[in-house]
Amino acid sequence: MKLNSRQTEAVKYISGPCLVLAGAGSGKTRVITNKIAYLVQHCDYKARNIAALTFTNKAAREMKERVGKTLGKKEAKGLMVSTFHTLGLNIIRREYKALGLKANFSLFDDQDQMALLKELTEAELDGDKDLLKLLQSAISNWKNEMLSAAEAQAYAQSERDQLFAHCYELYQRQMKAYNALDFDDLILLPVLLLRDDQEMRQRWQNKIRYLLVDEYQDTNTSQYLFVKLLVGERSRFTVVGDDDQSVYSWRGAQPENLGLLQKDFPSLRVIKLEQNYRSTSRILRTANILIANNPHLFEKALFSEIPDGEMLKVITAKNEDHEAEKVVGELIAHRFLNNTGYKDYSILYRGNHQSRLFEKSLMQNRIPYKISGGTSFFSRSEIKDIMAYLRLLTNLDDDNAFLRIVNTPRREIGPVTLEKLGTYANMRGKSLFASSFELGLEQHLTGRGLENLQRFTRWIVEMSENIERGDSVAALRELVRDIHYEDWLYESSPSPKAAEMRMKNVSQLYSWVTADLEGDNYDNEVKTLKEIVQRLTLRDMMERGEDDDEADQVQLMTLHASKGLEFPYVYLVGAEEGILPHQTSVDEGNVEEERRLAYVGITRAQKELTFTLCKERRQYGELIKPEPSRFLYELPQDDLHWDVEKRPVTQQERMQKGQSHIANLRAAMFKKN
DNA sequence: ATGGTCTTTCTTTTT
DNA sequence: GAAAGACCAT
Repeated sequence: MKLNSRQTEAVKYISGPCLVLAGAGSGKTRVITNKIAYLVQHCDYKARNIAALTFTNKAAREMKERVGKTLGKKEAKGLMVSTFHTLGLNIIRREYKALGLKANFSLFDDQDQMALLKELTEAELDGDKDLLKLLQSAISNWKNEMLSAAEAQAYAQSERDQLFAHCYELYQRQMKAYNALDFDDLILLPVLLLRDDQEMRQRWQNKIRYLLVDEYQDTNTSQYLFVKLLVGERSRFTVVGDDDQSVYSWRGAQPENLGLLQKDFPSLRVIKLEQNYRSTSRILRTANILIANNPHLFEKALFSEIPDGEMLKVITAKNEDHEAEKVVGELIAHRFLNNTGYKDYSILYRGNHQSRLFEKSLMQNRIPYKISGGTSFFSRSEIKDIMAYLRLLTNLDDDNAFLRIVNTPRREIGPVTLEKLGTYANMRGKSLFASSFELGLEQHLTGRGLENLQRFTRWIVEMSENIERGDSVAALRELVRDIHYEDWLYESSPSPKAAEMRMKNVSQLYSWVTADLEGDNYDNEVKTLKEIVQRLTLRDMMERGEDDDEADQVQLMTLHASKGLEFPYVYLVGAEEGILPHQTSVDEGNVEEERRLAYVGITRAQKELTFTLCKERRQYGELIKPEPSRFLYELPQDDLHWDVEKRPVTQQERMQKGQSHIANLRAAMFKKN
């Protein structure tokens, strides 16, 4: 397919900063990949001087693949397509000395972070889960706003902020002692480095001569700074985004960054992609009318040349079981009549918990399905265990990893022993591992405890020496054998079947790691265990084409997870007040983001779109009678076919709906102040 | 240390 | 009302 004139303009404009406002389905990925190819083939850029940033590893992988197809292996060599965090990690790995880090730092994911915070703030927060969550996000927000612990303390207004800022400081100190970094550090540290060190800035600006950013509306403050520092005065960059698809503000994303760009780069060229190649005109018209209820930074008018096609449908169900049955029944009939594949259908919902009934119904009807999201591979306990072993072996000071596996499988090292070791380590200001060798420890810890502990740490030393010495693959094989992990799984799992599953996961992880150690991976690079562990913590598992995207399965996912995807037939379920818009968003007066979420859902559909809702729903144990989502009333009713007479017939009724909407907003505002 | 019962929670989530 | 997590008793 040829690029249209707007897309061509976006690809060929390379002499200055460029913002591409890419509506849903307007071919933004095509623009990015074509632009990279254009830079290399027609503008004398070397691939190794071009970087493209995304938010997810999946997006990065896909983009890499697509560029690879147009460019060929040789021309694409050295091209940097990665997430913000991976680029940050790479910079840190190269400049760790300037940052005052040791080479073998650990990466903490948010669970590690939470575990550490919990332990650190026993005195302050007394294990209060809500407060801990708040603290975690407060620290994350501070880091994203580039504030150090000292600055946070200085700015802290409330007593709680004071306390949190104090915990932030404790946390930073402990992370330093562990020689560990969290995800936010992966952006924060490079930004500080580039900001304060001119030579460093020049070096990286010289390396990255053209920068492209996908999903720009999802950037937060530090990520935007990162972009600004990387492009520098030269300002050779293209960012692609759509403010109507900003659904991550609760995670610190600042869609205002789209507007800021114009202020910071007055010569910014703004190019709008308004032709949609995905959906029927009817679906698109519906989406446009819905989103017109939101304020806009940039006006755009999406259009499609695909004919109207089927009406949009609204199906009303008695209750949520009925809803699932209706959707699945409908799906079966539709597939039969249209001779389509299961993978052409997707069921989208607001919250993960909604998936259960659909899953059940699909299973009963023997329909293959795939749920994205839920518990990820890396939060499975067996994977976390093995990862902890690997992390400890690459950074002996990583106390979190140490604690996770010191008694897994059982080594008869119980809480009492660890408690004593912990206090001693604290006293000496050393890591748990290091302390276990100190002579002074024997005054606190004797007999079996000490013996078991030292047997373990000596074994760790031996293992890490084996790895240092070279044959990591053999060393790893030895590790899994030594700890009898398989036996432990069979012992600790509820059923042999579960144990088998878990062992399969371990083998999967193991084969990824060994493939990378031997350079038998997608980029044919031999990696060190340290690098591999860091990348795995970032969830960047280098899957090689074994994606089961091809499998013929109905796709189930949250609206958030559906962003960027498309399906011929979409069921948007739970279109009710309280669910979409979610009640908490209504209470907070943040219906706009919910509307964008509905917009994202609608614009996933290529051919047909069906909303479903329930008259009754069980929620928190009690029966409620939800109203149809206000968004349904905002849609053009002429394009909508309700299965029951639920639509507001008169203009008056419509007004009433709108009014109550405004009244709700007002009530929420009132509540807030 | 393990297993059972009681209590709590019930939006979205990547890195 | 169900599932996960905390807590207590063994």
